[in-house]
Amino acid sequence: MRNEIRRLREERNLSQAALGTELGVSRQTVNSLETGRYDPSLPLAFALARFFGLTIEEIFHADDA
Amino acid sequence: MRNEIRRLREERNLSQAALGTELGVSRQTVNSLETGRYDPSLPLAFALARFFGLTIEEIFHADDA
DNA sequence: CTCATGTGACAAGGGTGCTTGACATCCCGG
DNA sequence: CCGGGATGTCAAGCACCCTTGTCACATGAG
Repeated sequence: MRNEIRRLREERNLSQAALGTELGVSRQTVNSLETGRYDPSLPLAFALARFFGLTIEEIFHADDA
Repeated sequence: MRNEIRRLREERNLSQAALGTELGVSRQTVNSLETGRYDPSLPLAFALARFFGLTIEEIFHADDA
């Protein structure tokens, strides 16, 4: 699962910590999502989509499957 | 997170076990999603959307947040 | 009745998502 | 030089996702 979180965050001039605050998660969680350590839960994916005003499909892309 | 999995599955006349096979998960996982025991991971949500030919947003609905 | 199918639920275990706390590096401002 | 914001990463801990295996119950076919 690739994602566009870093690009979308930087477009809005937010730090990882600031985005975490907006989403209600820690800065380490934002960093982990951006660096591909793991995928977000479905509720967090919805929170990201709502925050950026996009669909989940516009933010996340299945690598293969 | 409410979801439309049961309705979509029954429209296609599939058992929980058969849907599980299609998605690559166990029948207990399908049952747990339908009965609201927990939300799927993001990859499984994508698998469901792809299988049903819908977007994640059409299958899952945030209760509130 | 007997058997298969479909569903609901539980337990234990492994892997993942998310937390706080900490340490290191880099870059920029003073 | 020194301090602070921003990022990357690790460790420990808790909760959740998903597994296999199991038990129970309902229904319909033979």
